[in-house]
Amino acid sequence: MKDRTKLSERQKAILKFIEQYLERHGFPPTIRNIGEATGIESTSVVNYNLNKLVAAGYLAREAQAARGIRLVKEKNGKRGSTHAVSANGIAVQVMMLGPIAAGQPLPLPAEMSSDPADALEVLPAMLKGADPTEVFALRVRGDSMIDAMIGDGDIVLIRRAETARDGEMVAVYLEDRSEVTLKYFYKEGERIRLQPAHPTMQPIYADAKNVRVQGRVLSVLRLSV
Amino acid sequence: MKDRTKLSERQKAILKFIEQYLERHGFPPTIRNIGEATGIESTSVVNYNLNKLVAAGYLAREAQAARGIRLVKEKNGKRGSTHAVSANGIAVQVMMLGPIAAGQPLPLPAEMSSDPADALEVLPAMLKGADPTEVFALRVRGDSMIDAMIGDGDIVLIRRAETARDGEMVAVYLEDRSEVTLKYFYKEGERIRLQPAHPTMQPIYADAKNVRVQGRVLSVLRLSV
DNA sequence: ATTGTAGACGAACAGGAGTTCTACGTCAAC
DNA sequence: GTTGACGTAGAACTCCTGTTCGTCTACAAT
Repeated sequence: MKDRTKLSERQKAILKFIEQYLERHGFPPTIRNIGEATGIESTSVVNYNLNKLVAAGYLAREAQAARGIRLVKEKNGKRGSTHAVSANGIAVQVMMLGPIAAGQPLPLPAEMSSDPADALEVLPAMLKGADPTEVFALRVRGDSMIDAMIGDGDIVLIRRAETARDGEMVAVYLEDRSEVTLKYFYKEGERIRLQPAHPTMQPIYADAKNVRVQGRVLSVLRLSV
Repeated sequence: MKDRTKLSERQKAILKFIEQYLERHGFPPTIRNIGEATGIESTSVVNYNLNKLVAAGYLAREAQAARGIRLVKEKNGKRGSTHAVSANGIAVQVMMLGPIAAGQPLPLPAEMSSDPADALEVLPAMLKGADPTEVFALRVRGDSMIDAMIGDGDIVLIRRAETARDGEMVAVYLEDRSEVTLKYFYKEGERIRLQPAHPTMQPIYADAKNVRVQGRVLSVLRLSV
């Protein structure tokens, strides 16, 4: 690997973008592509920096040719962006509770059916390390939680809990409204802010006594697209 | 290995020339380059045959882009074996592509890394019966698709497709905005209505030519709650 | 203060390059 | 004989895209 530290920030950004673009498209970007991606308004500035990169030995260019850029190879095959989620094999079973509807608190785990027909297979990664026996799945009915980015038919994995930390998505039962909802949880002194996932939606502020945390949302699964 | 014998002589020559040119230059040839090399006078004839090659699965093209040709790499034969069989209870593996960002079309499945680290285990139910080799997973970056109820960090399972039926959620590339978005698809004569999942959001109306369907959304997985 | 150099900007230009349209010939199907 | 699909041509059209040029700033060296 050559010493990229000698390059200006812009040149590094350009080089990175070209590599990325090439990976994604299979052909090089145009000067204007590069400019847009790196915040450079002027094509001549891009051109200038491209020539710098050529001089520095990172690129080769073909004059007068559209997208006539080529990377000078000598990279070791380092791949970026690997997002493997843990892979230890087999699906896990959790209890599947009936549909969750507004106006009802969640049933207690003890009330859950032990009927294996109500079991749902999920990926280990969806449990976030929680004990499968403490996790249950809910199928959401209606669009009442759309502001939590959860729609009709979505399956929500919840780990039962009475408390929550700031920023966690929780299933809470609001006494006064007598409804269950899914929101991001933030404790602000004696009151609690329940923040919808949709940024334009207004949060709900509720007295801490009014809020009964029922569980913490581990993951969401949407099969019904 | 695909059967190249079904291609016409011209198409074989074109394909060979593109491979060769790509090797030599590092970027694809122009239509006129191809014409000169293969003795075709008319650009439209080259264009015609290129489209044939796309239809046959050998190439991919990007509209309106100079040298917007890329080779669809052959899958090395045993590729299917990297995918676990969809037995009951067992997780299935699909390819994991890098983050999806606005302004970029989706990469081709054939270009996907065969690095097992880029594999993601999913539930058989998440494939909706689709062949695992035709399905890939994308991790969504940013909140640009929040109106599709898909947020930052969500994993979307997509089955590659060029067409869609009404009501399906699709990944579409909008030419004029040059961005990829996930919306519900409705064809209304010559224009297409792209409906956000959020009921209060306004749909996008786009000319059919402007809309490139990239795939059909099978399911959504949110681990990062 | 003057000069020189590197870097940046924006506009305009000109050739590069994809697309579209019409037309022609072949060949098999009806 | 007519039709339609397929492959081929050629040219016009549009706009994509690299290049050039004049100008401006910041910073050292003279």
